[in-house]
Amino acid sequence: MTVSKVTADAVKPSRPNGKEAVEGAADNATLQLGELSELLGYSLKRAQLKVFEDFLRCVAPLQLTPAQFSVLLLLDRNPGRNQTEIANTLGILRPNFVAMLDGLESRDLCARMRSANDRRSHILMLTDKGRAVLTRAKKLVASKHEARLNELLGPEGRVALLEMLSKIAMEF
Amino acid sequence: MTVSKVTADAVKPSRPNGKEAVEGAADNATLQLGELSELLGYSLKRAQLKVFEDFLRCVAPLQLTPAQFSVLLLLDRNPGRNQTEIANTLGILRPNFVAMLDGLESRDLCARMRSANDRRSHILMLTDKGRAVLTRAKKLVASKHEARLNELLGPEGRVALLEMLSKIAMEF
DNA sequence: TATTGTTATACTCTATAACTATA
DNA sequence: TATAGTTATAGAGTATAACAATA
Repeated sequence: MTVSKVTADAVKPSRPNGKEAVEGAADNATLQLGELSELLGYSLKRAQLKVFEDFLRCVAPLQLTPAQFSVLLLLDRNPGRNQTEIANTLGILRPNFVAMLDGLESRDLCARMRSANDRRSHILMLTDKGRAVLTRAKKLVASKHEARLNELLGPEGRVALLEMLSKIAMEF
Repeated sequence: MTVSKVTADAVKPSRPNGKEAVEGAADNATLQLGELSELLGYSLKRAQLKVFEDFLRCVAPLQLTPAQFSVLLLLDRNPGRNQTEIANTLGILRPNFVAMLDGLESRDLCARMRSANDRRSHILMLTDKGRAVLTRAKKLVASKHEARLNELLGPEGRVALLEMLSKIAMEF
């Protein structure tokens, strides 16, 4: 703290009397976001947090995070793939994917098995329980989570949003 | 690992010969995202990472993160506020805001001063250098970062996207 | 008693280097 | 030598409890 030690009165509008100034408008009211509300990244981040939060709520009975759900979905769609392939596709670093798989495997949702061709790699597959949980999760996501977003944005809005986000994710 | 120990050959389509199967189409090709590409939260997250990454690149000469930029913006727009008010508005927890402010203050971008009214609170303000850096940052963000998004989405697309994201952030 | 700033702490994510076993 | 899975580790980001100063 080497900054000039001006007293706060130089900044704070003096209001020694009671409740609220009239002309001052918003004093102890809500803060002004200013240019922040025009910053795409800011709204993007806040929206993402809200959506993930709701995802967790909706899928809470199955105890799945968005990341775990995405792994199960990918395993279901891409049988016979190894850890590196799945992790790369999801943008997860291989070292970090190990603990994640340990968690899913310990809950008997998926399984690793040594490839017969290349004994270095682990082929990943869903277990029967994993498939069952995935099916239930998909239903919860569709009927509760995505349905709520649909309600807020309208079907057209939701599709338009998804398209633009995908475009950013892939081309930006 | 209590799962049935089937050999991987049961899963992997046998292709003992050379390069690529014809009818198999995508074998060692790109993985199928499947329902993942319909999951709003997934694209939201991937897009957010891309946008933050680009923000950091564009504003790299000033060494500001998105979070730091948002603090500077907010201080500029809301002089005379204390740490709790600024932190709450940005969704930052007060304990975590301390180190963040320490960083900005040590670079002489902002300053805390004890309030004359309530000697518990620290009134926050930008320093002259903070204002100068903010001005330069805003220019970089507008001319490089947001301009690039504008190019990708079109002006109307960008506005539509911003509106929907704000709606989610505030009403979801 | 309640609030502001703070410290300490813990837990999750993310990122990099290096080891092992296989190729 | 190169690659797949793994370990160890370090750094952000985020969360909660508790303390000192002040109200």
